Amino acid sequence: MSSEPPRLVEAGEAQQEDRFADIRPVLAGLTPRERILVVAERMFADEGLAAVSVRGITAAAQVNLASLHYHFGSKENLLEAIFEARAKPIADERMRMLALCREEPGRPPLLEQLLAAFLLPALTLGVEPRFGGPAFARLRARLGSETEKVSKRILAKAFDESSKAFMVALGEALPELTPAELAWRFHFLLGTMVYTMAYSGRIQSLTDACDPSDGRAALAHLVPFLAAGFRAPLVNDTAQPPTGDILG
Amino acid sequence: MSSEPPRLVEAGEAQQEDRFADIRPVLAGLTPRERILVVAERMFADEGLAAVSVRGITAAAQVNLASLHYHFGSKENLLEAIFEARAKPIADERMRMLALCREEPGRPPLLEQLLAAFLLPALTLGVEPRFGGPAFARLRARLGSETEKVSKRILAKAFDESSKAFMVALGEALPELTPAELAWRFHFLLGTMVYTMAYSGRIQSLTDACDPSDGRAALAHLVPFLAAGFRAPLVNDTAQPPTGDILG
DNA sequence: GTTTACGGTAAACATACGTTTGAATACGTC
DNA sequence: GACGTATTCAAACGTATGTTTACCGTAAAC
Repeated sequence: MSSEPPRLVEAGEAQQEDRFADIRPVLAGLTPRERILVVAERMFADEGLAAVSVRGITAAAQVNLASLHYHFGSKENLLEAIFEARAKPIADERMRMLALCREEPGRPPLLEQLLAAFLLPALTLGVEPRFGGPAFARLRARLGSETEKVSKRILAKAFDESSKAFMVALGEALPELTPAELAWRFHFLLGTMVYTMAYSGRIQSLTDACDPSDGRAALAHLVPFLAAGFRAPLVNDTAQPPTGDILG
Repeated sequence: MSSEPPRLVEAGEAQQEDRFADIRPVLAGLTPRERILVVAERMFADEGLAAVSVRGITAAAQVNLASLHYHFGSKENLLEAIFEARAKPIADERMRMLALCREEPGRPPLLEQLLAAFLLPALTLGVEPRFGGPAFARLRARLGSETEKVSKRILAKAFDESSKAFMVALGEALPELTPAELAWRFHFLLGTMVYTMAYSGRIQSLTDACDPSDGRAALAHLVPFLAAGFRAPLVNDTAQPPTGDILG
């Protein structure tokens, strides 16, 4: 949208409140390549892939315009580099915790354990403020509605393996669920997770009683909620709501 | 990204498989203004606000480039026009169904009734294929991660009132929940809803056992799942997962 | 018959975009 | 000090963007 009046600030732009003020000291000690990664992650997370320009990134990272392409080849490759650097540790941590769950005496592992093992890495691992804070969480959530062809591939590559492993484990923990029902509920699990990772916003418009940006608090509330949902009786056994007339 | 090779197809472009083939007949009977609305809704939903150009919209809608600005003033206004036209009926339908729930003999209304009343309009109302299919659902979900300042305002304006009313009703149906716990669980409810509305994709990468694009099926699985989650015991009463050591 | 208002059209405008170029600089190695 | 590689830089390229302009057709109103 270029409907804004032309920027009148050309010389003496002193009022531009640096978005990266909180990590400027850290940024200064980084190589240009690393600075691009950190700054771009946050900008992509805040505004979306398409809304951020290469010029905006390089300006904020205080590097030359061309060095982005020198180091990463293209804007899209930069996104992939960011994502893989962050996603791999999350997926690895998930698998590690899944193995841990399986070693526990009680087999199959408790539902709550599995849910926490799946959610904890995503909700807390990327939250180290010196690495850009919860930016990666928002970025991952945003990727779910990005240009599709790129993001689908990136997401699948990063998370399919661990997600499938957890679906198997959840199926073992809940043998009474049909595969279809399990898939639905895993889908809902992903929804709550991604929404929590993404937002910390919409719910604030309704109430200030909870703060989804606090990963640990979110986990503490999510696990019992989801566990109860996963243990819910099968749909066929459930009384249909009195709204069926509208459905039919 | 302009790295693609230049389009060599200038004359005789016959191979461009019309994305709107399914609704072309309907489109033909519409005024240019309406054609823009329908086409833009689907394009925004499929590719995101930023990824769709005014030229792309007007070409697909088979109207002149300038008529978009003639009728809507700007690309952003067009988004708002689309959204308001769709969101108002959804919010109204929600309120109507909430009132219906309240008239039932059993007071306070059943949890399942409330959930269905809240979810049904969003999951099924915009699904009439002749109006662009489930495009609006995806658009709403996408708006959750769009340029923020625009989308936050639009979403709040459209849905805050009905969402707040439902939070009150849910609190009455679940008097043992604290306000904070209620807010968290409503947040999770929104997550499952938006994710279901948005995706019909990521879960397919993991399994083909469920199809979230089927609004009625989604509702049938969502309501029992969420009802159980809302009825879960309060977090303090729940055994903490054995991963507390990692939490610190 | 002229006016008025409205919708449609082609062309242009100004700017922003991702990317490339070729020269300049830094830097470790011999 | 000189060489070769790796990086940074200012400038430009080509194209795509949202928006505006000025003109044309139609049809009801006066």
